[in-house]
Parts: sequence; structure tokens; C-alpha cells
Amino acid sequence: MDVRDQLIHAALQVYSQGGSRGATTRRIAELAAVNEVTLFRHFGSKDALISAALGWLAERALALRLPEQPSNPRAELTAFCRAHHRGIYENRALIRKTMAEFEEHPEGAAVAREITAGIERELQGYLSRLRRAGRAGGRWRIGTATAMLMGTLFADAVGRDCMPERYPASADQAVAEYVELFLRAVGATPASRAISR
Amino acid sequence: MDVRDQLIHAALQVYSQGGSRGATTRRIAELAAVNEVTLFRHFGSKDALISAALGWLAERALALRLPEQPSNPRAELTAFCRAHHRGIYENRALIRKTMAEFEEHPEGAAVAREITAGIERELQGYLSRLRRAGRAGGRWRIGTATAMLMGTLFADAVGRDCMPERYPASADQAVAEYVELFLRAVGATPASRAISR
DNA sequence: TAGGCAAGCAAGTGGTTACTTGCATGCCGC
DNA sequence: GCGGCATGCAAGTAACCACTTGCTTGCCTA
Repeated sequence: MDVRDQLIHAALQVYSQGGSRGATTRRIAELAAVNEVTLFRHFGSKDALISAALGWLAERALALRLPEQPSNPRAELTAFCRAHHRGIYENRALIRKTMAEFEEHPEGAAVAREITAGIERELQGYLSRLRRAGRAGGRWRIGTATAMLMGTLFADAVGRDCMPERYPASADQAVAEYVELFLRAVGATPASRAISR
Repeated sequence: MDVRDQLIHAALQVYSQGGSRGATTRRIAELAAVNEVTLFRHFGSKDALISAALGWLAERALALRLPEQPSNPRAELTAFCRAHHRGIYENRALIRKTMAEFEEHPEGAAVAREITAGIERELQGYLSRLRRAGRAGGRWRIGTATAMLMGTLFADAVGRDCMPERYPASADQAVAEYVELFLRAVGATPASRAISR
């Protein structure tokens, strides 16, 4: 790992702890085990470094996929949502910072939006396939349904360390229960499917 | 409004914009139209002022209620959730800051938790009354269901200015659709109720 | 082996921050 | 009318910040 990568990693970590105001060039350089001057020689300014670090994160975001042909919606959605939830949870501190700094640095929130856009697309496609196949139905709009599921996962992953008493202790268990509720909401449960036509 | 209240209001506003690191005593005093020294004479330190301001907010939180006897769940839940959503939305900047500073200042997040605890209690009570009356049912736990509904509202209210394309343009309309989906999820829709036993 | 380049190091600059001190001013109750 | 009390004002302090400069060191390549 060369100096540039070390700085980017250190910047991400320090930024996660204190946001862009709390992330001092001294601490970043220290954590990267690099001279502070080297930081400026590479990136020019603190803001440029943080921006590069967030960009690096956006590039490396892994694209979760949902099967083209839904076969077992409960299992498939649960696995997908668990992975997404884990992704948010692992970066919860950083995500909170980017959202808090939305007014001052909209690019940060743009990164978050970019990363989750693929998740949303995947979910919407899957849902519409379910509905087209007659395996889900009712009077709901796809965008609203995905907003509900993704919002639930987001709030859980971002809030469960602030308010642990409010969420099921096991994240995996919680996600499974959310998916169960969600499937009923969109009429994709065997029983509810029967009545939705 | 005396000097103390002016300072508290100004502190809340400046804190909403920049968090505790971005909130300088100079800007707070300026906005309160008060000398900066007066700020320190009243509160001793910046942190004490911010803490007092958040405490003031927690005290004045209005307690939303759901009817003791559910009669029209869709209408009642929609009204309740709209009010809650509006409350989050109006304070979204401040809420984002307190959550971002959770690691450094857990008291801030504690205030948010305290304020929403009443909402959760109300919702859980209402849901259990619905279920006891046989007007909702299925294999879900109350805590999970409320986490889902509140999480959806939270994510929408906090995220719709960062990612406007992801949410229905009208907040009231969005909440109505969330409630509709939620009622189906907990088996409180006429049709789905029939099959839940 | 010579030259260039990346990095370290020490020191400094100008700006901002929270907080303090000392003193002047005006208002309100007695 | 007078004493106390809340506030304003000017100035200062010590710390921290992003960022710069000038110089040295060591490694790789030609």
C-alpha cells in the first residue's frame, strides 16, 4: 500500500470519527504514519483529500444483486437485505457524518446516494418482476414500497447503536422479520396473495 | 424573551447548521443579539449552553396521542404518522447533527431517543389494542412492526432533502402510502384480516 | 556513479477558537 | 438618590488549525 492509499484510508477512518471539521490533517497524517507535509504534497488541501477518500469509497462499493428470476422471495430478499444492512452498519459512523454535513458538503451525501442507487434499482426491478409474475400485488407503488424497506433497514443500521433497546438484538433476526412484514405488505405471502386479486 | 432564552434559541439554530464543532460562541451571541461575554456569564461554557439548549428542546416536545379505542386505524395512524413525520422533518438538520455526534456526545442522541420514546410507546399500545380486538394479526412482534414504521418515517423525513428523487414528492401522500402498506403488513386491512386466522 | 525525485523534519504564518479580565453603563428596588 | 446587578465593550491569552518554506536524506534509475 503506497502513501496515497495510506492517507486515503486514514482519512476515511478519522473522518468517520469526527466529520470533516473533526478530522485534522495532523491526526490523519499520524494515523497514516506519514509526515503531515506529505499529505499536502499529495492532495493539496484537506478538503481535496477527504473528497478523494469519499470518491474512493464510492468506486469500491460492491454491487449487490437480486436474482433475475425470483424463485424464493423470502430467502432471496432476506439475504439481499442482510448484506445491505451489514454494509450500512459497518459504515454507520461515516454515513452519519456525511448526512450531517449535507448542507455544507452535498458531495458527501451524493456519494451515499450513488452507492445506494444500485440497491434501489435492484429492489425495484425485483419487485416489479414479482408483481408481473402475479406473485405480489395490491394498491402500492413500487417506489413507495422500496422506500419503506430501504428506510427500515437504514434506520435500523444507523440507529441501533444509539438506541439499542428499540431494535431486535440480533440484526439478522431483525432483517428477517422486516422482510416478512414487507412481503405481507406487498401481498407476496401465500395467504395474502390469494386475496389480492 | 429574556437573554437566556434568546441564547438558547440562537444556540439551537446555529447548532442545527454546523453541529457542536461548527457552532461558535461568536455566531451564537451574534444571532442572539447579545454580547459574547454574556453567553459565558450565563452558561459558563459552550458545551453547557448546547446541552441546556438540547434539554430545553426535550422538555418542550409535544406528546402525540393515538386514540384509546381504535375506530378507524387508517385515518388515525395516518394523522399520527403525519404529525410525527412533520416533527422530524422540521428538525431534520438538528437530528442529523445529534446522530452524527453520537460517539462524542451521546447526550444529544439521548435527547432524540427521549423525545421519540413517547411515540414508540403510543404506537405499540395502539397496535396491541388492534391485535387484541382481532383487527390485526399475523406472525410479527410489536417491537419489530413499530421499528419498521418509525424507521420508514425517520428515513423519509431525514433523507428526502438529500435524495429527493427517492421519495414521493408529497410528504403527506408518502406517509399515507406507508401507512397503507403497514396496515397490510400487520394484517389490519379488511381483506388480509380475513385470512389471518 | 551522478541526478532526480519522494519523503522527512523543523520551524513558522496567519487565522480562528473558547474563554478571561477590567472597566464603563444603565436599570430597578429600596 | 443610591447600591447592586445585569449587560456591553475592548483587549488579551493560549491553544489549535490548515498550510508553507527551506533544507536534508535516502532510494532508484540511467
